[in-house]
Amino acid sequence: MNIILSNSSSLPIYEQLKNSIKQAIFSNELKEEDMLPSVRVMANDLKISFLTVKRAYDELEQEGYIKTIPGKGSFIAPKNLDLIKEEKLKEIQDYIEKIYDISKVSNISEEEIKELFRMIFEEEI
Amino acid sequence: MNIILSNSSSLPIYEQLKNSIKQAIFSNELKEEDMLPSVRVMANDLKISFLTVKRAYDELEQEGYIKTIPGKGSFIAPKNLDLIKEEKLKEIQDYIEKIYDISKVSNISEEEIKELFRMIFEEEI
DNA sequence: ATAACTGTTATAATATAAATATAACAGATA
DNA sequence: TATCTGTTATATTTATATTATAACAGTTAT
Repeated sequence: MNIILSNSSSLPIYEQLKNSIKQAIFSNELKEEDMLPSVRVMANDLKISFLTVKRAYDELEQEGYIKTIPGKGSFIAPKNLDLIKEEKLKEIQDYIEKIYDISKVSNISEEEIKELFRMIFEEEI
Repeated sequence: MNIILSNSSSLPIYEQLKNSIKQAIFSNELKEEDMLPSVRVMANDLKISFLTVKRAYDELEQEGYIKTIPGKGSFIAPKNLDLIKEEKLKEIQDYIEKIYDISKVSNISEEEIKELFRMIFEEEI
């Protein structure tokens, strides 16, 4: 699994780690039932604290991506297509929020944005 | 000038202040050469530290929106708002293109995106 | 049973960014 | 000179992220 962490990123380390793991799941590099490195091994590999890894794993579990069993380890959860769609919808939502912020500050009307939206989405055909 | 600051916002106060001032500039409420309230007056009005106001003013100056003259005050800089608006529209267009790409790959319908759009743009009340 | 793995929990410490309070300094202007 | 302006330096507070350390508990292979 290819995990790159950056201190200078605006994202906290546990978020960067979560994203790397999600990406590995989406690309099918990590498959159902695969075991993730233990919190300590992962922490050691990445030269970070195991508590930071645990936070990432905890949140991934809460989001349904992995399943942790005390004493055994953390495992990739059964593939859930809804989860993937959720993720993509969230990405889209983030972009729309950015658009919203720009439009508020720059005095750009909703109609102008809808027009752009139409342009881009209807040019297929 | 209508400035609303929220402690619970994810944006720091100085960012919220910057946005309010930019908004006032784009809506033409603040015009070229207009003087902004002094850091101390603004800070007092908003019940925040003048250092926070200074940070907002400093960054606005760096971005070219205002011009500060020590001893005199801070003034709205001459700006081609049409040009800036063009740039902002292009930014928005880029985001919409990203949304378009995601929707194509993830089989997300235009209607679902419109629903998100409505949600985000209409939650302001 | 024991060793060596797993995850969990509690506590304390450090680092950083945001925001604050206070005081002192310097330019502009009436 | 008084009173505005912005500037700078110092110290403190707060919240979040991250870390180190230690101790506890479940799992598994030998």
